[in-house]
Amino acid sequence: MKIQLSPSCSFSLDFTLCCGQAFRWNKQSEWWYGVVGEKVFKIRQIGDALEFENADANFIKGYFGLNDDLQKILSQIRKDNHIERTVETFKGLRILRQDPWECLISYICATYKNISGIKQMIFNLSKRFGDRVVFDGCNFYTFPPPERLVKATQKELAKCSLGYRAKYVSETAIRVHEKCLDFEHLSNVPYEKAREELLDFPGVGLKVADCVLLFSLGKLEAFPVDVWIKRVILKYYVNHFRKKFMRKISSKKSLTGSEYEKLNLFGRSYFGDYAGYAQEYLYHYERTQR
DNA sequence: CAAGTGCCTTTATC
DNA sequence: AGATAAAGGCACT
Repeated sequence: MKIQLSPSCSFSLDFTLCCGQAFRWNKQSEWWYGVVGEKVFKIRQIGDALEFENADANFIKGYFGLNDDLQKILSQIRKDNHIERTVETFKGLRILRQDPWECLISYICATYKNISGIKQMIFNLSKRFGDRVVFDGCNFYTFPPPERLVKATQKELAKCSLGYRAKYVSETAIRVHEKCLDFEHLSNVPYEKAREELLDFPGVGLKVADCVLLFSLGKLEAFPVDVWIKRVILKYYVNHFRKKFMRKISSKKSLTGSEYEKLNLFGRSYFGDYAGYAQEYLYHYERTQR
């Protein structure tokens, strides 16, 4: 199967899958292999063409955010020279529409871990509790649905190298399974409301909630603030804050809730309705400019 | 190569 | 409200 992108579409499969928003993609030669829901599929980009196997075009468009008007989004977030530079470097990077359940568990696990560690945890969970699927002669594992993780003991979860996160994953799985969380409902409700509901889940704080909202629920105004974004603000956006406040957050490692909210509100009001796109460009640029 | 540092933070407690 | 500590374990240097 093939999708021919229009020349104005602007999409980079590599930037989109390398920027750290998703943890389940691997490139083998020129094909990207991924598991989404129950399906394994592969995809590659050749110029303006996307070729893929074992998925349909509508799914691909939805998952890779190809329905977003990227030209419009990028023109709205280009507010200064620095963001301009990140956009020029990674133009074509798009926000995925990941599976909300997998995204929620992934970002609960992501606290205080680096990306390779997160990938490892999600792989371990899938291998231990998901279904094996053979595709192109290789083994893949689907991400376990809530009912599977409900049955898992915290000890078994911890063995997937989740550590102290096992408890949060287990308790969140139980609550999701008991229908305390309807992802469909969350995507239809405004950002603030959806965020509040997510914050009720164990292991979900402001940062995790914002990631789930942005990467799986289509809330493009969400602006997750992690250590990298904090660094970006301290480097390029200090003049938007009081000196005293900047000194305070630079002097310590983690942010309090109200400090988080100040940085988050800056991102959303400065970059606008597509602040989440700005966040991801800034994040990826900062991480790759070591 | 060993040891130290840091990791897309949250929660509990004071 | 705000500060502080604790919580796996792995990857990177």
